[in-house]
Amino acid sequence: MRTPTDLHPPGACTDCRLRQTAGVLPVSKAELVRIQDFRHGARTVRAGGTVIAELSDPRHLYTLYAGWAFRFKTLKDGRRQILNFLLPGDFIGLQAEFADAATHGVEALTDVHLCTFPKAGLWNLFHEHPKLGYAVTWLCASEEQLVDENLVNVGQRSATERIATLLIHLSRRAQRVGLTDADGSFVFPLTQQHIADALGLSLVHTNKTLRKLARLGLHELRDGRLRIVKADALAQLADYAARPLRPVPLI
Amino acid sequence: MRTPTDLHPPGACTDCRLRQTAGVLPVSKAELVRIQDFRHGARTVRAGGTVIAELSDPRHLYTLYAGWAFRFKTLKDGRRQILNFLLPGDFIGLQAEFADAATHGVEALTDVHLCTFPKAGLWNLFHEHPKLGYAVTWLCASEEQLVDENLVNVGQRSATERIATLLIHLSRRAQRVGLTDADGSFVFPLTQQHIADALGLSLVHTNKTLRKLARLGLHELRDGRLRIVKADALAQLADYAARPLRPVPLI
DNA sequence: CGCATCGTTGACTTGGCTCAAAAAGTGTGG
DNA sequence: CCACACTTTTTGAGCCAAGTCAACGATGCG
Repeated sequence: MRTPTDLHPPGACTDCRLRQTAGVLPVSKAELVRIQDFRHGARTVRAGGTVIAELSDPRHLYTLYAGWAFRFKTLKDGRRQILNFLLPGDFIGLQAEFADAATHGVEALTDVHLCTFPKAGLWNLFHEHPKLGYAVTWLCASEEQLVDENLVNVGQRSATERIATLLIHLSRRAQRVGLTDADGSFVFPLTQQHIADALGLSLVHTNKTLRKLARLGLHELRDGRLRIVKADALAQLADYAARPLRPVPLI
Repeated sequence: MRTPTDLHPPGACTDCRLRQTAGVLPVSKAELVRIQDFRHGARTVRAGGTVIAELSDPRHLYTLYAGWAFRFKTLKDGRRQILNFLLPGDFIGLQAEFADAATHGVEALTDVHLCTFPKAGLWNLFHEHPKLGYAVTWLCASEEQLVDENLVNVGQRSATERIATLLIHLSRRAQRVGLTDADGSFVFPLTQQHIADALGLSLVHTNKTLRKLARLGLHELRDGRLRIVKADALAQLADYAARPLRPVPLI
């Protein structure tokens, strides 16, 4: 059991828990100071709460420090598409920086702790520490890759394949940021409605497909935790190419 | 009729035809020199040819100077998803810069003329001219927005809505870079197979849906040119929010 | 206990897919 | 100019994966 203090960003970036995980690129002392300087404060959003409202003009950028969230777009008639899920270390709010208003919303799946950065400071960051600007671009390109993958998933794969892909993918991302237990299980905060909205499926069909996979013993979803039981079978089902995850920069 | 020389990038970036169009942000003289310096040469790819092969490790970045192209991903069994279409001014190859290998391919729809930049020079660009690095990030974020929109389209909308959205969207993008005639028509190089692959529809259903829209008099597609006839009706069909297109940077 | 959210299941319908084949371009070489 | 091969567009017929509608359990909270 984690103590609550684990989840709040520390005052000093040098104490950042995320930076101690394996998948994060090391930064120089000077860069770390600059990041700390760019940082504005912290913010907490309750599960289900709004991090960035659709169509708003947010004043902040964020790094997700702890918890899960997702980016989404809503149509006039209420249909909602989840674009991608956000895990600790992900940078939030870049698109909005380059558009008049947020073209998508961001919502917390669990209680979420964020480091906040003033939007106006981004250009300065690029100016004074181009390397960190480069890192921001990197993060942006990575996020685009997530969306690319989700698009292939939704556009080309069957319901079964889509769900298999999503489960594997989230499991790998969770593992990367150290959210998984020894047995490979991890807290899985999505409802079936979230899965449906991310994959372009109806709620009912999502449920039936999930049950089918569970009956086949490919995964277990109990007490809000997911455990991938037969990773290889799932991967085969999904035509999932397990590319090694590269270390990423962290702002 | 354009003369062929129009289509080839000029030797000097100061003569760049694209930079004279309305939708492009102005740059300082120094920046233009820096861009020229970053530029490595030019390249032409025939219609149907490969700009970047899937899984390859491309050595170049590109700006699309003239012609149409698209980004795509292919599954093992041959299913293909078109991620987004590329029009003049679009920057190509960023994702590959931050991954081991190109996670997607880029193919020319028409004959295509590209400005080439050495991949290795990108970091220098950020370093020496942070403003241009900022512009690159901007372009990256814009492309992500394109993919976001396509994902909403594919995930949530019906076939009719998807096609209506695509037609309007491409028409607006074409207009922005000055590809449309006085009557609003423009060269439309996509086959129905391309549309199908972009929207996650079968070829047959794509054809039937297109015919339906044409019979309703919403658009005309003849001699390889598209003309949107009833833009408002199409937009309503698609729940298309016509956000004004902002000026973009050009590298 | 009552209300709300989430998961589960069955019955029925349908939008979009597959198969098949013809018609209409497009380009090439003789 | 025609013959031929190839690609692209069209159309019809039948089917199925996934959607809709409806209902019921389970769980949790004030």
